[in-house]
Amino acid sequence: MSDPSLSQSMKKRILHIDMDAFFAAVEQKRRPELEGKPVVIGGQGDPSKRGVVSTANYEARKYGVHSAMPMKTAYKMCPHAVFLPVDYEAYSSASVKFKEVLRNVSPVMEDVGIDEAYLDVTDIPVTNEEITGRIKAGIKEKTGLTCSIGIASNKLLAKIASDMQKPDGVTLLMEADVETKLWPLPVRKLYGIGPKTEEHLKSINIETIGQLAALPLEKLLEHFGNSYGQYLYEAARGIDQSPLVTRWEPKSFSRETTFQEDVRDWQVIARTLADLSKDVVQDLQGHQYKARTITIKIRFSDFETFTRAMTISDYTDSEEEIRKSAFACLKRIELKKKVRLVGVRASNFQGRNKDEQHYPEVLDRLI
DNA sequence: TCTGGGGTCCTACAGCCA
DNA sequence: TCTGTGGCTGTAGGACCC
Repeated sequence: MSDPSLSQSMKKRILHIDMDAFFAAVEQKRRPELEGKPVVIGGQGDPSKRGVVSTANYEARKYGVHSAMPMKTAYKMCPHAVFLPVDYEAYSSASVKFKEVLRNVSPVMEDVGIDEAYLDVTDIPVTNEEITGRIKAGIKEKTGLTCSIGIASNKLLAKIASDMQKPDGVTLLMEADVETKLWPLPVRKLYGIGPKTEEHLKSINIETIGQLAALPLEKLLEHFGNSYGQYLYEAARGIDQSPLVTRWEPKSFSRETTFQEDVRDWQVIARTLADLSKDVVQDLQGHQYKARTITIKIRFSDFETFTRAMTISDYTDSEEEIRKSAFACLKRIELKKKVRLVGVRASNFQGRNKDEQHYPEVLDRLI
């Protein structure tokens, strides 16, 4: 265990690197004819079908298109945009390249999805200008793409900083800047505040991070519970002591699918559940995990969503056992409405290396 | 009217057991 | 024998992230 007084007194230097309109940028790089055109990527690339926008480039954003928006709505807002399907293989390959660049700068990296990462550069003895210049040049060389970088003493502030000057920016956010640069921002800019919390805060006349910071802790605990209330209290002050997570083990594998048209035929639902179970089993076997808890999810046409779970006595990666458990869960839901979505999840794992102790790389360097 | 997919974490509650 | 309590585990739902 590290000495907490030591870690508190040590000022960290954390970077948050965020690729600019990543999926769209990869597509534009390999298809130069898209240059200057609005590009929307999502679902099957067909705006007449069900799906949401994964990424819109900056030209499309000018028309109000943004990620998580239904493809049909995006089409209404920008019918002349180029609509493309998501090509995860292409984006993953670009992602591997950009993360290689980061790992060459510092081994202490936290992967955050396909297009972002945190990098701890506290121990790298070069200036911010040098280090961000090296990262930007490296990423440009290996992928042809640009990124935005935030620099701060913790992950929370670094992430906010990287969003301040997009695209292709570098922003330093010091703790001393919290009042002038963080507090005027809307609460939604804080990591962990989504649409529900934003609405809740608005109902008590809190719209900016500064107004949130002015609330006493007791009031936050009263409104949001102990854990989240405490988090909001600290986050509004730019306080975040969470470490970079350099090693990660999955806790569940799941597959779900939304039907193109809502389904009433239970045989179609059962067949889909069997197919999804098969995919989940492939994930378990591929990663050498066994699970004890199987959960299914059913979403009806009116968006009402139910989950049913069962925990079996032994860990398993058997397709038959997992399919049977999924069907047993399905029996516990009354299918009285058309079904929109079906999902299967396996969790409660017996790990591959339960008795093997992992140390983060950062400790390897210190020992 | 529209609202994906794959994850994590948290809370509340119920049942069991010492 | 009955009741209360607290911990643990499982279940269901919700919020959030990319």
